[in-house]
Amino acid sequence: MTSSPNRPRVRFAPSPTGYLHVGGARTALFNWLFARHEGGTLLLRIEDTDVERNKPELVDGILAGLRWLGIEWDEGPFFQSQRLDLYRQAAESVLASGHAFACYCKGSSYAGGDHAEEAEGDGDDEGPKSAKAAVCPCRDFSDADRAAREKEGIPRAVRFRTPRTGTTSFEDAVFGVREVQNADIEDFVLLRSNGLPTYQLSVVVDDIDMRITHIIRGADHLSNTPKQVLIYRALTAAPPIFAHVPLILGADRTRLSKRHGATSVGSYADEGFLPEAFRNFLALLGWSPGDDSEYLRTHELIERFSLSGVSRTNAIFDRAKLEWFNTQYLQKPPVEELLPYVEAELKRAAIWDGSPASHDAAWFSDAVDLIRPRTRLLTDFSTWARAFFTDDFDYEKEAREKFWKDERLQGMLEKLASVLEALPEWNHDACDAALRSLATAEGVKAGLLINATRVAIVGRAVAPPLFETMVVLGKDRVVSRIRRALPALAHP
RNA sequence: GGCGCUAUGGUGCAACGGUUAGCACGCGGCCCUUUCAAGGCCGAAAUACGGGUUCGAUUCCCGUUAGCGCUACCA
Repeated sequence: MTSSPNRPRVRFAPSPTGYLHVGGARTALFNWLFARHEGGTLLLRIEDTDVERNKPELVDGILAGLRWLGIEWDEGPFFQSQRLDLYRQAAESVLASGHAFACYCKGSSYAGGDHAEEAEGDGDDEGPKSAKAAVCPCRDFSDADRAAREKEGIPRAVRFRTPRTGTTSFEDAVFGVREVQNADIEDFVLLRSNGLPTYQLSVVVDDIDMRITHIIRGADHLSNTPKQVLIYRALTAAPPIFAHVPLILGADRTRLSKRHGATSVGSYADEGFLPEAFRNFLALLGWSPGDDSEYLRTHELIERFSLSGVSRTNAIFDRAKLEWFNTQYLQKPPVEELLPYVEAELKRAAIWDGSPASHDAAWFSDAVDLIRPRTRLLTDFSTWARAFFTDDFDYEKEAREKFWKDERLQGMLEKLASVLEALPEWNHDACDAALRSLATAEGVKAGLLINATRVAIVGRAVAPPLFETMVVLGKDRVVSRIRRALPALAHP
């Protein structure tokens, strides 16, 4: 838990105004990969200073999303709502040093006024259509001006006294050195008139207090970073290294939102995506290892992650590619890694009662291994592959129409059941030989029987190869299922 | 409106002054075949536009355009 002095300390700082969305998840992932790669520390901080939009109950969902993703934090979660004194003290300190001033403008928090318009409406020496950022008129108030307003009981906010001249610069690990004109930065609020800090203040105070060394966050914060650098200076603290990562957009190139369908991490968990597949996909959205590698298991992601590989262009979330990654993780890793996920899925679908005794471990592994080459989502195990785990399944309409057309099938499958039942050995080749010789005797192609039988024993047209399926299902089940299908065969 | 960032096939990334502009997803075709996948092979598909700089620009500079971000007493 305690990190050595020069180990990086990073943080993921979501705001509980919504669920954990893919953009936030990607930011969290980059922070986590960076921390693990560098042997550093990841902290979790909940930025809940907006009392109106903040929904405490959402915090659990965010934590659950991170856990599902396999992102573990080393410290926290810390809640900004429990550290308000710290921010007030900082605001007073900045006020005392002259880097901030008391503002008595009408704030939207209690009146709906617009500060910027008010400042412009004065039409002062700045020129008619000034391109410069708004300068608050309160910044030049005399002691008497302030005293008068205090006496009137006008709520006081604290604004930063942004320099009118000069520039502010900082270094960004992905965007390089940034420099902005101070004249383009408005006199932004540090402490609201209700005593709560704004994001700009609390984020800086906390990052200083928590000794954060690298701030890895969405590029939507790039434009506000100069303000934060100004606060660091006012607080006589050295700014950390910034690393802004490009945003993730929807297919229409606008910011990802509910309109784009599933955007919460939880919905992907529910749909049957594997966390590692999701991580692999997300990691490659805005980051590249530098070569053509695509399938990168998590330990490889950690080994290869570097801020220098982060791109500067916004990326579009491509669900098709996510699905491809999921198939990779469903099919490539050792089957043992998949078993817990399949068990959870079967349990969720009420196909498996969860008792260890209800299915033999070796058999279960074989079944999963046979099914997985055809899966795209974890839920496939409880949908089309259902018949592997329960006798309670039905015959898919399309399958019946496609493979049960021939009216001779009923008689042939009746014979097949008997032949199979009489088999002394139950294995792939024996089943294969039995079925093929029956086909020959009946004068039909083996495919006719194979396809019809597949539908009879698993209810689906799309399923694993027949003889492997027979072996996994076992003789008793295969024979009884064929016989059970006989009546239905007459009425495809 | 102002300020800023970005710009390689439909999508995600490579190429960080010199390549027939590479890989992956997706798409089309072929092979394999016991349905369907997987897999293998092949194919279509890109440097936004205009100026520079340079022997040489995807790459460096400027402009245009477009997209995105910020411009809140949201984060």
